[in-house]
Amino acid sequence: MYFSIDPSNGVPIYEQLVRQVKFAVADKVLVAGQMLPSVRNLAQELAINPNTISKAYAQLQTEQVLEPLRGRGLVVRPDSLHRCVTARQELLSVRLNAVLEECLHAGLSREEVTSMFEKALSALA
Amino acid sequence: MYFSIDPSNGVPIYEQLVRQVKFAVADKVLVAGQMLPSVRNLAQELAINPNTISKAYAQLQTEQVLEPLRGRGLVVRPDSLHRCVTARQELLSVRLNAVLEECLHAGLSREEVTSMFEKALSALA
Amino acid sequence: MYFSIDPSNGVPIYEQLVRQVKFAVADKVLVAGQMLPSVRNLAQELAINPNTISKAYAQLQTEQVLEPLRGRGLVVRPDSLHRCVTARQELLSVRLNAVLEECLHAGLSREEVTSMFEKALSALA
Amino acid sequence: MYFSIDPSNGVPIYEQLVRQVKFAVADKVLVAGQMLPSVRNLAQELAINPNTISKAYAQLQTEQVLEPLRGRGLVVRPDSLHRCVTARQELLSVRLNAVLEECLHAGLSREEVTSMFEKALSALA
DNA sequence: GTGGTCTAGACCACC
DNA sequence: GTGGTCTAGACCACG
Repeated sequence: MYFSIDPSNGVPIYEQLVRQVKFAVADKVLVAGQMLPSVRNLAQELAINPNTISKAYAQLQTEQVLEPLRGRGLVVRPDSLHRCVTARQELLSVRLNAVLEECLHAGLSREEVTSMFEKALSALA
Repeated sequence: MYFSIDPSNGVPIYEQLVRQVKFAVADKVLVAGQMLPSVRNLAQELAINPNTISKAYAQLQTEQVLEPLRGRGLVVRPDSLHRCVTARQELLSVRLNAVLEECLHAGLSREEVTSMFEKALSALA
Repeated sequence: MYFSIDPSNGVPIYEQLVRQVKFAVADKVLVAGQMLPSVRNLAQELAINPNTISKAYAQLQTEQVLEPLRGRGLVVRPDSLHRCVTARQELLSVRLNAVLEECLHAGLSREEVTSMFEKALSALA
Repeated sequence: MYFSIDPSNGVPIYEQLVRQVKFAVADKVLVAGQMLPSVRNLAQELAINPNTISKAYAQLQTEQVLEPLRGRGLVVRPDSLHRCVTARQELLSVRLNAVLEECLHAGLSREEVTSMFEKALSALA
């Protein structure tokens, strides 16, 4: 349940966090009711600004992945597993779509795209 | 050889331009030695600031796609076709790879990924 | 880590900056991970426009000398020392070569060139 | 006595021309009294703007390398050979000085510079 | 606070 | 006419 952050890779840090929490839930590394590290602790551990943690946690609450436990901290919502799994699926599907659209828009034929896809997939042993 | 810019796209205007010029070269819409529209003309045509065009053209020079003819304008470098074609291929291939890797890492099976791919591709009319 | 700029030098200000940063890295005046002055601070200190600093910093990023820490500033890349040292060496070596080649092509003998070199070097106190 | 121009190498075309004429005189490819190609002819031959030829010829006149022959064209001045030879010498000396100064200013030791020089000179077979 | 992008307008050398 | 550089000032996302 430890997160790895790269502050110089273009993707906003808070987004990296949001994504990692969601994936941890989908992978059942974080389970319903489990408590998350406090903003302060996590900020210190990752050596990043507490505001950034807060922003990520806030977004995870609005996306109904986490919920506050009155005055004690944030926990994984019991109904979030399914949400995270499907959200991840959908997210990936959207991104795949975007890449394919760009391929076609760039002048590649369907055959070229398919061959590229097969090569890429088989390369991922 | 006409470019379409979406200024409210997230992607910086100058990058959209760079990308479109490269793709135009890869598609032989722009051929070796061909002159590009002048900074001022293109700026007026696209209704954006000349500096933005300049920035794109500057980047295309550092990427060896264009070269200056002193006092006359910018032309496509004779050796840039190959560079642009492979650059495009590689750019798209890298992005496709990233998405696929994420799919597998997210727990999808190869079959699921392939089905997702086929659905997405056939959905793009 | 202080830079000296000559705005009436023919050489663009942003290039003077790029060069001085690279040389500072090569001389270990700037070390890996060290933060650079902020665009605004440096602009004020050198009494030049922030955009000009930005341009220099941007080029240093594309040349892989600096990397951004999102929202915090720019730091020297850990692997840039070697790059800067060899780049400096090569830059100077190329220019020296060009001059020597021109000397020989201009009809000077090796002895004349060597004598010219020695005279010039000893004249630089 | 034919000139080679590269319109995309950074050096202004008219300067390339001036330099080549001077060197041709220094090398006795152009001798005293010899007539130069007309602006029109040379412009056509090199496929560059006549204004550029004019600018170069004008500069060569102010530098006392060429002189007009009333209504007939421009010829090499009888006293320009010595001038061109020494001018070339001096030009090269100045440039050598500049490079060496930069080497020292860049933190190289005199020994390093000397070794670089010897390597460069011996490499020019 | 940080850098990144864009606009506006000026000036330059070169052709 | 061309691109290149610089200034000035605005707005943005990010931490």
